[in-house]
Amino acid sequence: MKYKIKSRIWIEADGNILLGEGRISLLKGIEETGSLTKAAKSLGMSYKKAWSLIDAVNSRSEKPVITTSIGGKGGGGAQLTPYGKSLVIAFETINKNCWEFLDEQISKTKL
Amino acid sequence: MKYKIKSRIWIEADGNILLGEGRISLLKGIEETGSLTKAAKSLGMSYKKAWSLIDAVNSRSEKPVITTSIGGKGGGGAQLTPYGKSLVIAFETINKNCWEFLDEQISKTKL
DNA sequence: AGTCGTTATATTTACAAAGATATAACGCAA
DNA sequence: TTGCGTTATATCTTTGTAAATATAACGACT
Repeated sequence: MKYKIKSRIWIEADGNILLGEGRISLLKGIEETGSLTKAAKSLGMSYKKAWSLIDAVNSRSEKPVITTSIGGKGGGGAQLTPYGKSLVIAFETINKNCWEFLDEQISKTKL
Repeated sequence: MKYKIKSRIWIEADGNILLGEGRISLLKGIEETGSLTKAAKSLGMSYKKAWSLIDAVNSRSEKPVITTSIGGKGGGGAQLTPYGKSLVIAFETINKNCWEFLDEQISKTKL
């Protein structure tokens, strides 16, 4: 049987998207580079889109996920908070578990 | 904790989407109405889009999912094959199981 | 004071996805 | 043979989203 099952998960707060796969990638890029500009570039994403994504994340989460600073040495930067790191880990864990669950489900289904 | 987790699943064949939530809704509409036109209308979808969706489904599935006829009494129609019905049931079962699984996963995660 | 690289924001442009419209073909029934 | 409601298909238009462009503000450091 050549069918494959795929999925996308996301977390909502008050009906608005808080985190999805794209935002998680962005958060990880920020963690690695310390810069929103660099993270966006590494993902082939425009700065504007990256900024609007992290703005949405910060405004909808219970606690700050990313902190930013303008000016100063290096021009400024962006950092992932400990809360943000825990969100990334939780999301990726659940996502991986979901994939495994679905593979198991499709394998026990005869089509 | 006010976060909710959501998901969408789909089935691929050779890297192309075979079935997703929208296509499943369309198949169910065809099963109920016996007509592609009526099914599309009931979903607020254009006939063209509905046709291209079922064309993709039929061309990618291992066995026919929908049969159509032109002309004749009532002008023609579309019917879901037994294989198509089994696909709908399998998809909806797995989808429901996935939702339950994810709710369980998020509930045991402390954010 | 001036430079630098960044965050923050508005405005314009481009493009792809969706929708609207038109038309042909089909086969049963009156 | 004409009408009807459907499937099937092409073409044009619209629209919503993504991308590109431009500009301002900021603060450390030289």
